Amino acid sequence: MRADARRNRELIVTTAADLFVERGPEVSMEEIARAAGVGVGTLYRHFPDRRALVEAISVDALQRLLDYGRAVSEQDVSGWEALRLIVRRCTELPLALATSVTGGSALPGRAELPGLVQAVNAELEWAAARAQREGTLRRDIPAREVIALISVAVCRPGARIDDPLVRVVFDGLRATGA
Amino acid sequence: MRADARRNRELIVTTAADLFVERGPEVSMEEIARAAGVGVGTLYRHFPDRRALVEAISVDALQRLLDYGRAVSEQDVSGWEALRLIVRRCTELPLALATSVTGGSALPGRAELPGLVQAVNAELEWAAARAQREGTLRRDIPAREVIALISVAVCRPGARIDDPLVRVVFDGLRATGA
Amino acid sequence: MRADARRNRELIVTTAADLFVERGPEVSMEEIARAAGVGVGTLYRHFPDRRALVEAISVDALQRLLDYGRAVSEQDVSGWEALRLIVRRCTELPLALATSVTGGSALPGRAELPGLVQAVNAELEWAAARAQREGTLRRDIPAREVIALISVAVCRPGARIDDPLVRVVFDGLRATGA
Amino acid sequence: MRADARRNRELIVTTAADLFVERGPEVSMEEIARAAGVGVGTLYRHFPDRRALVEAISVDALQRLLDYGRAVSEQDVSGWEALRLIVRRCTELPLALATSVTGGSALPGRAELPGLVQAVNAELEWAAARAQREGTLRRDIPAREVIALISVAVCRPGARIDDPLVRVVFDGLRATGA
DNA sequence: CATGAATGAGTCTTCATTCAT
DNA sequence: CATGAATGAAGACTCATTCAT
Repeated sequence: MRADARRNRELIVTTAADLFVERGPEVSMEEIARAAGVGVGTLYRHFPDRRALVEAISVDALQRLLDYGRAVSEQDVSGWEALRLIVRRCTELPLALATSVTGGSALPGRAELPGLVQAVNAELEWAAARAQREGTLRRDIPAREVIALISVAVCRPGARIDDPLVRVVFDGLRATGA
Repeated sequence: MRADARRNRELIVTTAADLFVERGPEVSMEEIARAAGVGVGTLYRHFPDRRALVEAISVDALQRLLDYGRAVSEQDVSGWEALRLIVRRCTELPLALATSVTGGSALPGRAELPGLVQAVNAELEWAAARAQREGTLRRDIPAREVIALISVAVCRPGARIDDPLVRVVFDGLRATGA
Repeated sequence: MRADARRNRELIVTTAADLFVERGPEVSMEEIARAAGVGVGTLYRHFPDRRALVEAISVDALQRLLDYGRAVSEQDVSGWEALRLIVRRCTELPLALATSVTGGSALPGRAELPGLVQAVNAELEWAAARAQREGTLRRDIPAREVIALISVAVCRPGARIDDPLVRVVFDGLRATGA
Repeated sequence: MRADARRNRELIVTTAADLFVERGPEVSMEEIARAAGVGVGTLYRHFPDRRALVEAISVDALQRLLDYGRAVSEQDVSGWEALRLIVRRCTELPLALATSVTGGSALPGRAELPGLVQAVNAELEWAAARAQREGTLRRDIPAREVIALISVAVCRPGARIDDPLVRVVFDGLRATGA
């Protein structure tokens, strides 16, 4: 893929993500193209249809999250702190969108999405398991459920790391002895 | 209002609420009408446009919730229990929808909505305040914030009273001494 | 026909005529009914469909014009003056409407309209012919054409007897010697 | 603007004008598109809504009239003859439509219409003033009113240069000495 | 017999997608 | 290869007309 084509692709994905966040899920393809400074034709050259674009946004966001998560894991931070860091990053990415897409059925032949979701979850579960071993995270909820829970709390449009909801969720997850 | 008209109106509101919950916010008016067994014209006679219909659904749900909340308050239950009961009822009503509407600007001249939201909130705050006095609910979060928090947790599409999220929220709200 | 029914009918016809003049030809049947203070059902009881109503307005207006024209003819006024009087009356009646209807095809089985148009024309032609004999109206245009001309000048929406157009038409029709 | 787009635009404007003249102001957009041999989408790409289309027709007609009027003025014809020529051209253009539009309020930001009307009127007034100086047009009516008058006579649906109405108007405007 | 609720065909308009330039 | 014009299916909404109350 040529350098300019790659740049266009990037540009479209990030522009579209921003537009979806700012103006809801009904932005038109035309508008996305205009905001990205390209013609619709170009948009469709990169993404055969709307779903492909939305999926690309998700893949992009999940990829960034995964990169970040792995970087964090290589750092020397506690499991609990890792969870918090990753969750903060979640709120900075268009993951509400990603989630709504994940909820739907993935396009056949485009299997990146489930794999990425899997990988991100693995990263989070590992952090959660560590935190449980460290005694900071409740042990009566399986790590898998902890993650599901955090996902719900964080993958809402407009979620922020210091939302009352997110704060209380972390309080609720804190091991009672801690 | 004639008896058959009232019946149709009810029918439309409940059918539409169900459809919105099942199939998302983009169901077409035509489809709603068909599901309710009436013509589009009838739909539009009762609700001048889509927004009016959605608003009516919210008003209806909030009204039911308020009725229930007041009935609960007259019962001899603890504040904590009242909270749980009201919250359970929330999950049975299309309040995710209601909330998304409340977020938008109310239609001019149709001031029921803010009033209802107010009234429901008052009911919930009263239960929360009682629970704080009873020593079962954390006192370091103002009752008002507790409600905001619960609203966020409960007014998601598909929320259930025994969701992990809702369970953890309640755990997080429990007074540490309790 | 009962007295109240006749009164309703009258009411509807005049109300509708006013509305058509004020707000153009697209007023809805519902609105006409509301303005007349009756239900749509009543409106439809009197007029099987929209065309019938519009036709009734025309018949009504032409009938009034004919009555007036005959009254004028029985008076002792000159042909020229008669023309002016009748024309003034035209501008007070919703004849622009009437004309647009006449232009269309009359409803089968409702032959009043052509007859009335005929009768009114006859009255006008007679006045014109008298004016020609009196030497006040140009003789080089057949009376029939004079009438056609006046009709065009007068049966416009918003026509008034002292419009520049109408004034010049009368000037142009004046016998040069007069 | 691409060549094919311009061609389509032209095609739509003229087709629509014809249809409006032939079948009245209620022709559907669908029908206009079909008659022009394009899809509705194309129609709407060129004209964001019905009003814009009607306005474009008017602008188009007035522009042609203005071009013609200026060409006539550069010819060596008398004021009276210029008036007649311009008026004949009026009857060949969909100016009845144009006029009905002019009557309504112009779209904000689309100020061509008032300007064009102004320009055409200026052209006509200049011809009228010349005719008055030449002694062929009555001097007791201000040129401006003469134009208003001619406009009324000519901007009717179906007006023709040799209508009795138009003929008599010109007769009525002729200076009595001429 | 009046009323106004119900009906549904028809209108305007939008937008994902295709295709000529 | 980018562009943006063309397409038409689909949705929101209106209104003449019918029919239950």
